[in-house]
Amino acid sequence: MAEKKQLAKVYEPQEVEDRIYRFWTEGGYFHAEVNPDKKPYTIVMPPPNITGQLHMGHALDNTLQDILIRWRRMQGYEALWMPGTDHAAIATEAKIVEAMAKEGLTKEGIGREKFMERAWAWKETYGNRIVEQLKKLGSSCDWERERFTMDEGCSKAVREVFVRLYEKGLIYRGERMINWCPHCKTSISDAEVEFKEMDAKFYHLRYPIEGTDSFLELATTRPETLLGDTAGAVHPDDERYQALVGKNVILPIVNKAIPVVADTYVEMDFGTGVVKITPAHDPNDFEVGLRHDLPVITVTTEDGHMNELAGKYEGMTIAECRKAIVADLEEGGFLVKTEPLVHNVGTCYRCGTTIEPRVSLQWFVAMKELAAPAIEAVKTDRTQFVPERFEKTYFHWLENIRDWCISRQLWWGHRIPAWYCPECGETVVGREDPTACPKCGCTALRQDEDTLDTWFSSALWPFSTLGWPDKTPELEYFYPTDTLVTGYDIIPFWVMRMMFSGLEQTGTVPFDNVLIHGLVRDEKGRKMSKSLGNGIDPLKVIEEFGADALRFMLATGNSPGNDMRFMPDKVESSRNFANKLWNAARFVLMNIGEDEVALTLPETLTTEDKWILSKFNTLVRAVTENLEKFELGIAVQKLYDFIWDSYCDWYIELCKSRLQGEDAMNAKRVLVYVMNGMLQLLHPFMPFVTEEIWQSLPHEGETLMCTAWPVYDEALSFAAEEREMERVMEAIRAIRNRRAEMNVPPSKKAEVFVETAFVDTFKNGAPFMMRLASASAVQVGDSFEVEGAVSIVTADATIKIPMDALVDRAAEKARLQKERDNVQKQLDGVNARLSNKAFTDKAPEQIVATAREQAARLEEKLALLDQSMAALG
RNA sequence: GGGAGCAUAGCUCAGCUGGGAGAGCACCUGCCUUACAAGCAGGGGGUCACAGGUUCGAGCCCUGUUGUUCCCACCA
Repeated sequence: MAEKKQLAKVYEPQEVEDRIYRFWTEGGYFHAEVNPDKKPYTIVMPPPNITGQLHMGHALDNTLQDILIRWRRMQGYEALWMPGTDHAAIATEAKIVEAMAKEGLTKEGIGREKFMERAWAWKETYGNRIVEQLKKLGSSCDWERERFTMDEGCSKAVREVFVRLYEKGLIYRGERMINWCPHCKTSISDAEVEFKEMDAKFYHLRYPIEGTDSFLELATTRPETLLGDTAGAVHPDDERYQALVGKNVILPIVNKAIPVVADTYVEMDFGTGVVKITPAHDPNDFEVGLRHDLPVITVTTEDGHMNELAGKYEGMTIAECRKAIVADLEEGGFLVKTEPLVHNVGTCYRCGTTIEPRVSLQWFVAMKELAAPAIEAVKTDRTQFVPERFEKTYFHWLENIRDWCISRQLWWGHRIPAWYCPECGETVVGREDPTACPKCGCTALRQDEDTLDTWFSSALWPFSTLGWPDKTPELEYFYPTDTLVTGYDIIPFWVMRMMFSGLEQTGTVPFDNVLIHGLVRDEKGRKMSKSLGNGIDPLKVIEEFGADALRFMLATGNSPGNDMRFMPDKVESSRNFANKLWNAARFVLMNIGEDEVALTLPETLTTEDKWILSKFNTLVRAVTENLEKFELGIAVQKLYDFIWDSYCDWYIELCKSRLQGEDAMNAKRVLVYVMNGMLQLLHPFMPFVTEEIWQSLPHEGETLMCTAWPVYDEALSFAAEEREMERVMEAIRAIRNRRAEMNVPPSKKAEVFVETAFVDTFKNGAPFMMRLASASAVQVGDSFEVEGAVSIVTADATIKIPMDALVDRAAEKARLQKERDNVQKQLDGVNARLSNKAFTDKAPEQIVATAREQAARLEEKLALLDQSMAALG
């Protein structure tokens, strides 16, 4: 790996990435161990679903994590990036059921045991796919520690937490209104319901008032639930209906008397001010039912049909029944009118099916007591969100939280560790499977059929993966973790639940910082989705442009918490950047040739050496600070600018002459030194290309990824030389600019006369002007009489170039006049500020001084311009 | 109904604690200058959505308006 070799002319990531990745894993460089000599830095990866394929969201999420972990590792932390996968209960079960259906099998048909066998087999086959895809991205996870939410350790943690919460009374079983997905045939939690706006109809019905000829008019969007109505409700203050409270109305079709109750839940101003109450099929109605002790009559089945209590409608789907019942109501004269209504309908976040609110017997986590410390921990900054505004989202969820329905009517997942005694009805919950009922001794205990919400196990991820509930050295050392990186869309699903679980189970917050990122949208700003078919496959992008380019693109121009668009152009320019670096390295390598180049800096440094070193030194500090503040997008921008502009466009060019002369070795040493530093700083962002280059250049150590992150060095700060160099650079730019304006080709060289107070600086810079500003010779002095010269005025010099033949005097004068106007305008602006007493009195000295300096410079420039114009005649 | 984000060059977006606007792409001009045409040099292009306010000074802070996106709630 270490031997020097020539680099290909164009960087070809396809030839490099897999080889480098193998080199890293074989070297064991991703592995972290408990190491008391080092400080730990830990990130747990949001476990991707085993059903999943790598998408742009994963790519972004994991790129950010890898940047952080690689950076901290280089900084000398024992950096652990804990990877793993999630069993994704609903999604996986759906896939398996689907696959079985193709064979004509059903899960009930083959039974639970056989089903689980299939599920595990499926996991073995496909569960690793996404892991392999993550590797393509360059993720430096500790794969030796890879975990799975249903592995032995995680399952043990799940069981422990369940038992603890049960024993504390925070997990309970009860009949509650839950969100039921008729397609997935399971309950889902509130967070898993997505509301979508849909067109619906608002049916105005009238129920006969018992013992009279009058009717009570009300409106509903779900007439079929009438079959389960157990009351009508009005507001207690509603004068229109006060007389009716306590009386009965007759439920049409069913011909049953139901009471009219008064409840403040009813809005007087909406509809007719009367609501039909169906406790079994509406969450609000359920609450009303509880308050008024109303019966709960469920009229639908678990798969979305009408049940035996629906009488003649039994067996119909809900939609069919609605149609039929509306027809019957109309015939019976109970339908007053129908109007269109747009309202939000809850749908299943997995399959999109309309959620049926349903009363059923489920397991719940009581949230109030758990939520309070989780709120407190963020309020007191023990855990901080980046950006901070997402704390609002977090608080909002926790402050309005309802009990968490954790049981799922699925087989793929952690089975609820509760057993029921058929004899005495006792419920047994324990760490070990019971063999007999502790109360009556019955041995025919039956385990709960349900499994736990996937998120129940994910909630324990930061500590279950480190060995909890055992007191492992890993847990002791790596926990609590440092940074959690995730999208804002899963704050309620995951972040929040890890917070309260961590606090409850381990007594500490599970992570210090939560770095939130946004969504990666398509080019038009739409969410990438399967149905739109607008998803962009990160693997295809990697194949075409390289993982580094993809990573760089995702990290650039992106700030925490904000959505970004996937722009193909941006990947291309990222790829170009990798290639640029590659070619700079080729240049360095080419010049080194067979020489042995020390990795240290030479004793004597030239002005340009000091300039680049000083700039690099500043870069080191800036990038490090940006990373510390999670400003990855800013850090990467600065790296880009330094590498492309300062190093490639200037420093390499400045070195070219030197490399042919006696000072060549010193130049090589500085070139290598700075190149090395750049590779280190860029490595977390573009790990592959930097490693590949580093291996080819003179280096110490086995791998770039384990070198020490550069630190700011006061001894490499050369302010004076930086300024000197900038003076010469400004002159070069100005000359190029003029030549371009006058359409003088670079091949047409001309002598350059520099009138300046900084004679040494420009004498020193003369070779650069010859090379980079097409000067045939450079004269530096106080003043020159140059016949028919073009004048170029910079802040520090007037440059005269005899190009009379090319000069259009009129155009030249106009140009100078334009520039003079521009300078005058600037000067006026600065003077206006300076003449304002409030400014000079109140603004910081530094600012005022800068303004004065600026004014002086502009005055000088103005004078120089006047001179030049006068010379033109 | 409640909350949040966004509005900056033709396009996509940066702009960190207020000091005088940047990048990439696109466009125009000239260059095969022996690391790189996936390149080099240069250029045009912005009353930083609008209206007030605070301040010596506002893209940045405050208030309001408009447009836009998202989250939550769900009046049946």
